[in-house]
Amino acid sequence: MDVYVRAIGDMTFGVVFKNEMVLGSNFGVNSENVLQSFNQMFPSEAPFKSTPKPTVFAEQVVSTIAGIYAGRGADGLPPLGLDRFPAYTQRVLRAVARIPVGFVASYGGVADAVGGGARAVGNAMANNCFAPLVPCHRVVSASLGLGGYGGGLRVKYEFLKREKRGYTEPTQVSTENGNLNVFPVEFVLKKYERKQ
DNA sequence: TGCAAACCATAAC
DNA sequence: GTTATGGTTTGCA
Repeated sequence: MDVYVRAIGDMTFGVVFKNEMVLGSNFGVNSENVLQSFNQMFPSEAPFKSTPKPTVFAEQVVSTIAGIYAGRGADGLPPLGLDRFPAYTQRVLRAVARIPVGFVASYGGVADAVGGGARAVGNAMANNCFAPLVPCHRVVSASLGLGGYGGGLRVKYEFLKREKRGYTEPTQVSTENGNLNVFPVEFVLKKYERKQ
């Protein structure tokens, strides 16, 4: 298991990987921050140190993460090592990964698509080890509130602001299990700004 | 608005 | 097995 961490601009992005498979990812204000989150993800492997010589694969993954962070989205995801998670959690993560840039879904909406309940979806998000490859920041509360976020709600809000694409109508995307209702990120931003 | 009760998968005991 | 715990939701005052 290897780790690669790299600062781009004023943000640091990192990936835990093995055999061209992503086991975890995260971002933060500095490398210490990111490595620490990896230590929590894999306590038995801690403490991590960044691999001195990154593989091409790791470099690509970090670029993808940085692109998503910048609001540019990604045109494809690297293989994610979801096996170690319960089946339900995997379904949730896969469904969330389908939410396009510019749209958001509610916890309950995801639950409708994959089964289970809204709180269970929230739990899966809270344990998301693949931020922001699996865009949990695009899952919000049904009342158009922000919901929660591991990195802090401010970060979530800034994230969504960068993903504005000017959509005006709700739509839906298909997942393995069922259709997922999504709506323009502008809906959430508008409500958030009104509350200020 | 605000609060209480229902809801659902997990992890920890 | 059982319990506690959330990044929720809905209904009702």
